[in-house]
Amino acid sequence: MRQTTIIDIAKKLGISPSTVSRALSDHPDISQETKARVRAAADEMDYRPNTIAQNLQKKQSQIIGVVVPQVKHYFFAEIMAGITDVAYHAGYTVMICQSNEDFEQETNNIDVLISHRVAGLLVSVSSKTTDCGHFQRLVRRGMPLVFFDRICEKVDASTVVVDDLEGAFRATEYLIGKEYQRIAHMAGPPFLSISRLRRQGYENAMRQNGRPVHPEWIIQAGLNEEDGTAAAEAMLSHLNPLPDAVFCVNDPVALGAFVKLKEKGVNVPADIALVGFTDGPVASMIDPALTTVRQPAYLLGKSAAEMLLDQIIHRESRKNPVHKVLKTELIVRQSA
Amino acid sequence: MRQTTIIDIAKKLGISPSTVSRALSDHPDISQETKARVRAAADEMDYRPNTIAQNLQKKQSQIIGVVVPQVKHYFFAEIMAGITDVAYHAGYTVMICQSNEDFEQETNNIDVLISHRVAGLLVSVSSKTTDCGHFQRLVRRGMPLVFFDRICEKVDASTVVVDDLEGAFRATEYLIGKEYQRIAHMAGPPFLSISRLRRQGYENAMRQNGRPVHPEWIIQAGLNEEDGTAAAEAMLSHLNPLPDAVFCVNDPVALGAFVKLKEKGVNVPADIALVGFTDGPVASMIDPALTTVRQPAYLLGKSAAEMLLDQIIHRESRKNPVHKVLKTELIVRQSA
DNA sequence: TTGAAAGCGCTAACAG
DNA sequence: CTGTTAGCGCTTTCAA
Repeated sequence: MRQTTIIDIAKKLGISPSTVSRALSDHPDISQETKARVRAAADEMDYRPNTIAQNLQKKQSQIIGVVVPQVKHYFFAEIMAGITDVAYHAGYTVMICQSNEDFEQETNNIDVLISHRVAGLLVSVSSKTTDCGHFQRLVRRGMPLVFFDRICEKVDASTVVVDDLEGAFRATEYLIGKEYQRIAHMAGPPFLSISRLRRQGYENAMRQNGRPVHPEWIIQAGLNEEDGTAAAEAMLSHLNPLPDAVFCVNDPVALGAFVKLKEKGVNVPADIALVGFTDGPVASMIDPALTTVRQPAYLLGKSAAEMLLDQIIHRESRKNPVHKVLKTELIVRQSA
Repeated sequence: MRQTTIIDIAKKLGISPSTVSRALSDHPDISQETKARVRAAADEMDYRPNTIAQNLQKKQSQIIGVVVPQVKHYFFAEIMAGITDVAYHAGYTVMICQSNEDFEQETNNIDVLISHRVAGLLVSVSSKTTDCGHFQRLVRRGMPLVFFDRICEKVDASTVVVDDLEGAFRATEYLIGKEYQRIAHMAGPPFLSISRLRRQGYENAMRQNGRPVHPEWIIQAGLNEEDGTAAAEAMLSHLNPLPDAVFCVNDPVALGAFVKLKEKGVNVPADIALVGFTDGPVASMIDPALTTVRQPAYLLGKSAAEMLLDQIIHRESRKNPVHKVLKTELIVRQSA
């Protein structure tokens, strides 16, 4: 598609390209009359600035690169909404890449984004990312970067997370307060910060309330519904006595467990109570509705984008990384 | 962030930039030895090609622009997954914009993407888009463009949709077959192709089975849960006798209605049966589980991306637009 | 097998 | 107030 350039306009008007450029960007040196003529011509010729050329010249693009595990997970989709809204209003565009929970794809994505000379990076690491060396290098070289939700603790970058530790603690304490006796935990992938913190929150709550932490009550699950289903299956066949309550690392796992328990005729919450983490759209719709820890996903995306923009704009004054922690809220419904 | 350039490598190796460029792209003219040296240096200096410069030179970017109403809607999030996967494997990156169902934002997004000289455009129009002139102009000027799901019928561009008419028809016929007597329809925004076709499918099924189409049985709703809730409220207070079955334009509306009906003590499906359209993650989790028309969202995104890529690659041979229609599947569960 | 030079579209000194 | 010129990083003829 052949596009009109500044030179086309200049030729048509019999003036120089630089004048056109200045007129278009409303430079004070240019006369009102010239500006008007240029704008009219630009309009008529359907001129659209070539961002690529502008960016090459500025040695930087107005693009924010985002790397997430999967956009189709409601939590990330909602975060994306927050990010794109903020970016849009600041005149930035968002370039999205999915790692599909794969380390290779993740590094590959980063390379692509770097090649596009993105102004900054927003990343939530895959569940298989253990080596954060490339992120560390990026940060050292001055690339604006903010981790959100799933962070690399070793990297010296800004982060936005929810208070996983406290959220998990409160959820578990709630279960303890309701006099559940055998409270289990379905845990996420071990390398992930969120998994560790939520598990820690569970353990802390147990210990601080004089409850033993039985290793067999901590069931390795994952982050998806299938993981919850599998974990529930395993729990049902291997644990005796069965737990009477389960705090799950997130909603999908809770939902997967929910389905399996229902299938096996286990009553929720009478036989086994269930608590999730996230509060996605399904949580309130199931019956009994899921008690869960609400994460402000949109706000998480919004904050991450704002922090990144701040870094991009005040790039010179290299301040220390900022760590923002958003509050969660325990939403009590009927499943526990 | 200062990045290594081809010139840096050239200087370091005491050769010319063009040789480095050729070596990096594995040009046959360059000796194996030089290639090896260049690659080693590039690696060591952490060289990443400047896509911006490459694109300026090629007068085109390897970016696919996507405009959707809202990423956080599961349906679109899943489509996005399909698009990004295909794009990724073809060496393209995806730039996402949300219109937030707003016409101004939509045109604005298009402008931004055009300015970025995207290789092509994938768009699903907002519910307020009635004027498709800008799309038509884009197509005339040769911009590769594929509409998906929500299309502009007037524009001479390729499209990928699901068979809304047939899906709606089958869903309604199913209801008729189950001997429901007063089958209503909660309709979507009138300007949208999907709304019209689903409504048409409903009406066709009614007429072809000798059922009258009562205007008061067609309730204007929208596309979101709130719309379903409001529509259910209106239905409950204004219709007498009440319908005994409702075919909803999509899952969110069905879910909104579901909640309201439950709240008002109306039994689903005994008093009023409910059918949705989409089959999102909530549908199978509610009780009674939602009978709905499954749309292959991921495939929709995948197909749209593939068609666009095809257009981009065979750009010269300007073929006629392709119109792909994907099959839906009626998923019978307990709500009807 | 390699180098020199031009040019992609735009901006920004510098000059007039 | 406007024009000239150089250059952003890369690819690609054309020469050597």
